[in-house]
Amino acid sequence: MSAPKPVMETSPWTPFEDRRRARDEKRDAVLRMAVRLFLEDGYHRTPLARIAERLNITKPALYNYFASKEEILQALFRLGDEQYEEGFGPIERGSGSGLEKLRAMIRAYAGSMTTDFGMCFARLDDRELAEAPRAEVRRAKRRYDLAFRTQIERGVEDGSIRSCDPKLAAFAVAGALNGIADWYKPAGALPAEAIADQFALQLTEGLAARADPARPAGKPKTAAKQEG
Amino acid sequence: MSAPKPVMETSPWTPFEDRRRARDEKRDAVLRMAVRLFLEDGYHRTPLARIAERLNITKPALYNYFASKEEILQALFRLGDEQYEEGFGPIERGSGSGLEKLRAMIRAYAGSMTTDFGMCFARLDDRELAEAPRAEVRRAKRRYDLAFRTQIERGVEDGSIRSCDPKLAAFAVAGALNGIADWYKPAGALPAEAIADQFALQLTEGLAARADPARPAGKPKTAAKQEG
DNA sequence: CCCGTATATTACCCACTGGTAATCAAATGT
DNA sequence: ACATTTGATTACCAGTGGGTAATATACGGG
Repeated sequence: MSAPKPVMETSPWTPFEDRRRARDEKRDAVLRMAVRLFLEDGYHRTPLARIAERLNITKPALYNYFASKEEILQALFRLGDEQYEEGFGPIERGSGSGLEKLRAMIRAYAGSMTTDFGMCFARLDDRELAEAPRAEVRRAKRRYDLAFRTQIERGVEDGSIRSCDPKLAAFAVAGALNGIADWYKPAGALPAEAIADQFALQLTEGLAARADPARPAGKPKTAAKQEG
Repeated sequence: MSAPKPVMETSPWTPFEDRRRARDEKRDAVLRMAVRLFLEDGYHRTPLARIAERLNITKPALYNYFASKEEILQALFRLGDEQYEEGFGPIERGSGSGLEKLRAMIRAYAGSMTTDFGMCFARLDDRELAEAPRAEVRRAKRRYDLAFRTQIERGVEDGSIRSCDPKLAAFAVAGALNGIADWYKPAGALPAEAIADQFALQLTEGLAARADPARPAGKPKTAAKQEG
């Protein structure tokens, strides 16, 4: 709608670039609408015509931006993957004990899970995709599972995490986090930060009260975790 | 196929009863096949004709036992619900601290989650159902969420569980458990018992090692969980 | 031996929906 | 002004799949 009018000569915003930018914005709008509807009603119960309708266009217009419905889904998975990658990369490259990195990953993952693209990565069914793109999605998912598992293994070695089956432990953590998509509502009373904080605490320190009523362990953070 | 021939007069197995029994068995066979295919391929990607084919019948024959595909799904949800109800009922009626009951519930839920009907209750999408049956499913799901939450609240009061947001805590526990359906394979290396044990421990005691190397709490099972 | 009931089959219908073809309109650039 | 390119529309096609009607077969009962 708004036409910013580049005007000046030698502007980096030549009309050609302008066109291309507008096109990308429209493509993004399709993806944002698609992810919302897919999450709300499910992939199968969301006809392309409804996505188009909500964008005030008609179904064939979508084919200017995507070759198929499946390609839209594929793009959504990729955007979701980027969400998580941005959070995980720095943590993996950083330093800290296995437990500390695991906690950081839980926070990062919870943060991504409270966004539309993050949710769709965890909630939409990759079985809709053909073999090749599906393999890509599964590789990405395995990558995060492995990231959790690796830090748990490190933690067991460096003594920050109790002895356990790291594979099962990583499944439990990832399961709790993926479940966020099933109940989180952006307008709800629970801010994403609070979710990330409690999950990071609960999944590592557990729910059970410490045996001695004195401050439990070496971590003096029983009630001081709320800050951003 | 087998015709047991009731023969005797006044037998409780009149031919009529015999017919009805055979009918119920066939109905069950449909449900068992349906749940397997729905879990494997997804509800939408499983045509009724394929369920029928795998049972060596044709699609319209299914309509002798169910009025619609949706009714099959509804029956599956109900069977799943029964799985969980059987586990939860005794625990709720029994005694124990909030923490102890929570642990028992985690074990029971994990046990149910490793069955076909239990998985379908957690994994299949209730949005396929019409308003009324869907409300029933959601009521059942809320019932289990509330059961977890109630024990967590009790535990916070009786001192067995640390202070936390019980709603969020219950979501985390349920999420980890529901996630089992995403990776559990009956033929896999992980027996259902081992999963239930580690989840009950990990979700209550956490992953972090205790600060003092002495045995942390009342549970002496720090490193005895690996056997198959 | 024949009839009625239950259960299965074949053939069919039709709604939905992803995708395409032909066409049209608007902005771009010479 | 005019041709070209881009992006949108209307009309349409075809596969898929749930559900139904008509019909055949098998079995128990009089």
